[in-house]
Amino acid sequence: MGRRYNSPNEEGVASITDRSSGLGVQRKSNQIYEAIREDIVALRLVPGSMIYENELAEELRISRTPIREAIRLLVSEQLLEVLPQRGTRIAQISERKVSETRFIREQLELGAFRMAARLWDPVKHARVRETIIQLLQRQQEAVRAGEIALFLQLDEAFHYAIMEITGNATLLQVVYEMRGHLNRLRCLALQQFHHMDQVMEEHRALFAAVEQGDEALTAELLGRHLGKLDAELPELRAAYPQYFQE
Amino acid sequence: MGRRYNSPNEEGVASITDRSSGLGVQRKSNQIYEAIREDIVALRLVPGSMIYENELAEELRISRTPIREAIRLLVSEQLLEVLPQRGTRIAQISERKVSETRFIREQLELGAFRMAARLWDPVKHARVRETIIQLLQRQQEAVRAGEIALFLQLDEAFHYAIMEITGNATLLQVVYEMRGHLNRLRCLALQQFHHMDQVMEEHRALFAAVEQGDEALTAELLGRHLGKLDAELPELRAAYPQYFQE
DNA sequence: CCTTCCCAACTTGTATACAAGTTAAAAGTT
DNA sequence: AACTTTTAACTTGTATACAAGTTGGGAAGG
Repeated sequence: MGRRYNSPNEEGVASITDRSSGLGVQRKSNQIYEAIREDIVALRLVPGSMIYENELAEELRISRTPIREAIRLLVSEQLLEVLPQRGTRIAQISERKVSETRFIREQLELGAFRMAARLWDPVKHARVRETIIQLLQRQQEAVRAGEIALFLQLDEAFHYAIMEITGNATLLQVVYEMRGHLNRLRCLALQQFHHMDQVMEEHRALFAAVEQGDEALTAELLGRHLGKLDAELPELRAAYPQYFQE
Repeated sequence: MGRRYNSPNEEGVASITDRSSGLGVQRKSNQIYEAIREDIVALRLVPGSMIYENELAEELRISRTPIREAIRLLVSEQLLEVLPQRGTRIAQISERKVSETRFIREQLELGAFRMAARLWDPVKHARVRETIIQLLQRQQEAVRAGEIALFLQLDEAFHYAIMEITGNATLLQVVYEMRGHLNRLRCLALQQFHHMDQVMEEHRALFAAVEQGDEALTAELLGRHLGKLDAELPELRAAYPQYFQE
């Protein structure tokens, strides 16, 4: 392991999730949930390796109870796998799961982006426009600095910013869950192919299509943008076989 | 409350969920999760009413620990709402949540049904065909007997049977979660409008379109089939205001 | 040396004890 | 009578204790 979980969500990019009821106090288990999830999705926890409730409890100086709650949530997302009386395993990257979640993400993002293009109003969404342009700038800086993790977070933020136009919070939540199974692969892809510049171009084109209200173009660009992962997968699997399942 | 949870899943219609890791022993918390969920979704637990961990623990003769785990999962689905130090509330029906989950369900089912129509092979899916025909027959019997709860379960099973053709288990899981927020409304709709015969007709036509591999027709029929709920909502809200939020 | 068996050291699952916060009714005050 | 304060009975949140199952290494036997 070798990492403290003291300051979760320190990166300064707003998180969509908040699986707490939204109301009242931030419970310990929710902080732990986010911290562990982030470590899994960013590949800081090695797929296939084990974690143990006692170990985490000691490290965080709290009891097992809140840790167990966080683990159960991650199990329900299939990012963790509890082996009774043996420990808890970081899920390996599953080709099946990747293709299943990619399909879902594509269906939902296509629907949301189309709706966003349809709803786009230059006056009403002036602030949104500013936010997105700023995100693209920050992302460009991340490219220059070669910061993959930050790049990915801003990538996510870009997609959410556009989908937020639809006002469908549940859709964002579902896409967020699906992304949990895709981002690990994207981490590897960025390390392997260094194609961040191309992604940037696609984002700019996508945003332009939304701004112009061109629903068909938006859908086409997004389909291509999301489809890339399929072509990359075989090479990644060959390069990092130990992370994969089956 | 006034209901025992001794024999969960007694209805004989296979459940899709299994939020346990799939492996090994069925944990207590998973049985409780399913039992409570089913009670919420079938409106046996009144929206807006409270439940208490102690009460459930006493009733089921177990400790609070597994009950808490089940509750946390249902909170993450937004079917329950924990008010710290006050109790746990059965979520009311939220018009916003209904429209959000309906959009997601529509996007995903449309994609899955289209793919099913594309993949359909009379030889390869002979057994699936039998299963679906049998489901339709049992559903017709449920109509005759006026059993709304059973009708709804078979309705669900029909949709899943077709989507299973795609082999996308995660998609089924997501649709299952979305349905949690829609089924309560459908319960009310069936009580109010008694239009089960019409639903049956739509199912038969849908299946025929899939069998013929007619992707466009399938999509059109499904869109109409799922769209009904929107038209019904205002009247239902007027008839059962106490179940609704906002 | 190899195989078998047993057991101690781990794990998670469950129950229970305690901490902390909310609430509403009773008691006290004006 | 009306208002304020207190308090006891609840709730969930967290920590801890115990139960039950898995595992790997060493003792015992061949």
